[in-house]
Amino acid sequence: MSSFDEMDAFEGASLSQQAMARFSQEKRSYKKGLNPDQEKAVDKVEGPLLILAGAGTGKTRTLMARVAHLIEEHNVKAYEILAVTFTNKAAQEMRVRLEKTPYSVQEPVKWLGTFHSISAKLLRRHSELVDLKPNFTILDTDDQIRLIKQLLKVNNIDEKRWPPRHLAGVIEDWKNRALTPAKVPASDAGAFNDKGIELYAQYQTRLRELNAVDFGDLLLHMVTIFQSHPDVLAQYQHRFRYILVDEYQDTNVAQYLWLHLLSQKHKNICCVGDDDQSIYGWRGADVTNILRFKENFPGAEVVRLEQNYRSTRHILAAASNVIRGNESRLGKELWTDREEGEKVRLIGHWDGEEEARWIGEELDAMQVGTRGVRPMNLDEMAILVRASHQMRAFEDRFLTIGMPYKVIGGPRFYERMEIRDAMAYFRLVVSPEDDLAFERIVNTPKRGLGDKAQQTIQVVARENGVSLVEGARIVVEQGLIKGKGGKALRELIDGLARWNAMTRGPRIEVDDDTVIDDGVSPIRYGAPEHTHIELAQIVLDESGYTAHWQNEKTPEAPGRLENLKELVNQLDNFENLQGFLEHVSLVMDNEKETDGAKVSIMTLHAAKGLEFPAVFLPGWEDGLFPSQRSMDETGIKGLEEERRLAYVGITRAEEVCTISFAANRRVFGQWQNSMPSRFIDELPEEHVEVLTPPGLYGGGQPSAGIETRAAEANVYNSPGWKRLQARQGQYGMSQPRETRNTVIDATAVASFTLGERVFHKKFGYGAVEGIEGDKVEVAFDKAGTKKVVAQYLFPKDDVPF
DNA sequence: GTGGTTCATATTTTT
DNA sequence: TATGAACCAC
Repeated sequence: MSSFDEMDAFEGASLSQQAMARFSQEKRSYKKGLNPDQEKAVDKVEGPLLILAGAGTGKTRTLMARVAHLIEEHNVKAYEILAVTFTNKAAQEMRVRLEKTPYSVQEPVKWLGTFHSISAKLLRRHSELVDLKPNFTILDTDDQIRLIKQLLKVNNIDEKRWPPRHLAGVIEDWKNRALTPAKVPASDAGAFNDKGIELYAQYQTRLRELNAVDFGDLLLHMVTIFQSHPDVLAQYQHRFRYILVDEYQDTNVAQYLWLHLLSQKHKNICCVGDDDQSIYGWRGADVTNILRFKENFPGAEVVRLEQNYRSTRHILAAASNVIRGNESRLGKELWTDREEGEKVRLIGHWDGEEEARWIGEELDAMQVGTRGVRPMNLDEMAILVRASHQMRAFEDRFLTIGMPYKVIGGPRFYERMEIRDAMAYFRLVVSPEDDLAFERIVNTPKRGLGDKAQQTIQVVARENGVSLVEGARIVVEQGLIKGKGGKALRELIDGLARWNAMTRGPRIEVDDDTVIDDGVSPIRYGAPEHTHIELAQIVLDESGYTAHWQNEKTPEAPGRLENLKELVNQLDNFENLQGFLEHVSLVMDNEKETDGAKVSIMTLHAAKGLEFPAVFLPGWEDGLFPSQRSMDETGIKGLEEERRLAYVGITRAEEVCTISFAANRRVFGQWQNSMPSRFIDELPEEHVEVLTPPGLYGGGQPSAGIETRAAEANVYNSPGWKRLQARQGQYGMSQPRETRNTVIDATAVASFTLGERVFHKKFGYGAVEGIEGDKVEVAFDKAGTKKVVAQYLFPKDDVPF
């Protein structure tokens, strides 16, 4: 595209002087408003560069400007840039931001993506170097576990004592450290009952046989290829003149090697990260990557971005003071020229329910404006928790008071059963040798093919050394499975063959060996008769899968059908089924657009990279946050990571940050009491305001002496707090409180008598047959006899809805 | 081969 | 408490 075209696009048809002037100004506008440090990060073009970007210091902006600068001032082609992120969300955001950067990028930066998606792209071209076919499948966690279970069975290992998940974790850890089975050090030989290494080797062999890889393999295979095929490496070293890496503190060893190898020719590697925000150590991220950047990349320059544009001074000061407690850090001091703002607010509650109730009320108050804080919309506020089980209390509370909320990062679309089933069908249609997919769907919907029938297929397939689908075909031909099951299997096999044929039109030979970039084989096919969308629908219908859910009468069935419809709709964005499968296995997120303002609830991990005017940080209790397990397992390292999590949490807040803790909390159904988090001690007093909950001791008005004193004093060593502790010991954990639940329980249990007619929301009407504590045994007219919690039962004539 | 009951178990989560 | 997996009974 010529620059005149752009001008036309920008200024309409007019080419006036004024427009020209405007154009040349716009052209450099990517640098406008950058602070000196940011500008330094943009201008340092050659050689290794580490940008230490603190929270809210305009990191993304700087990166975008850097790309624009490279392309405009240094004549770099978009395809010479490799830009790597961790999450698809980040990649997507970068893509969008690049498009918006004025006059910079005429052609899209093609090599922009996650480590995994870029590796997948590369691996499809060179798969034969690691004994894979280019159409290898990428396994999801489900498949992985199923495969490992099979291995454990073959090796006669007790799944109870040695859970498959554990082995999956061990293998993942090795892969994160770029260790192939042969390279696992002897010091790890004890892993998984001394059999870990051997099982890892077997696992890799099975993957190869299945023409499949797991997520770790995508990187590990590429590192292996780079290390053993200098010609291949040289090709990409040459191509990627400039490498950009986001969230560098989250890289693991394999990713470091991957980057290091690729950058050795031009050495133009620019990594952006913040050691203080490294919170993924538990899944293999290695902070030493960022701490030792200068040694790993000799001649590296380090630029610090320390001016924070996000938070007010009180909030920033609190965050800085907390993170200062960490020993191993590169050291940064964030500052801001923003206003002082509100102090960080701290509040203690009696228990988790009350904490949720208080936050609910506070959300309402803040929508109107309270305590000098401007009125805010619900979507400007977020609740960030340490562990997802904390979310329940909020959901319960918000449901009862009708507070609109959304949970970010919950169970995702792709993880749903029906989606995985449908995907397995698609996978099988695209690659019939996908045994794991076959296993998943042979008997879904029910075809009368149970363990025995499946074993027959397995045996036949193994004897003939073929895939399960092929084995099943032989089984059908030889009539090894009789009756209903045999007939159903024949239908399935015929169907698969038919659908597979539908993926292609007539074959066309193309003379083209120049295509290196898309890695497509020179054999092409004509247009298929059906679009892939139609094909997907055909597969789901003809396999009986749609009917399976239509016949299902459970309350979830309509939703599942809805999801399947959504899945088919999504296909519209892709050219074919293969493309879609790759997308789903790598991208797998599906955030629905929400309508209306809602308060967000999410984990601290999920909140990284986000910001909100008002942030609530509940559950700051020792053992919960910092998490006991973290400290037990990795000691001081774990504690430091928890502290970084606290830092991440506080720095999400722009204007108001509210930290809270509860004295009592129900954990696994048991009441537990706990001390306020040690991180609360690390909050600087002068930047913290201690609030008093209006109903702390069950009353309505804060009138008793305890509350007043708690408000004045420093909560963590206040008499109020100590008294709270004392009370708790005095009354014990079972101290009944006047909560909604206990009231209902009490009346409910008391009011039911044997033989009484009752109603249950889900099971309908029935008669009481027995009472045990808060559980009532009811013979339901339709659903049979069940034990249900009295709370959910109502006398026949007293149904409240 | 299916369904119901019992039993163990319990961060953070992306690709 | 609450969920999932394993096992046992039809």
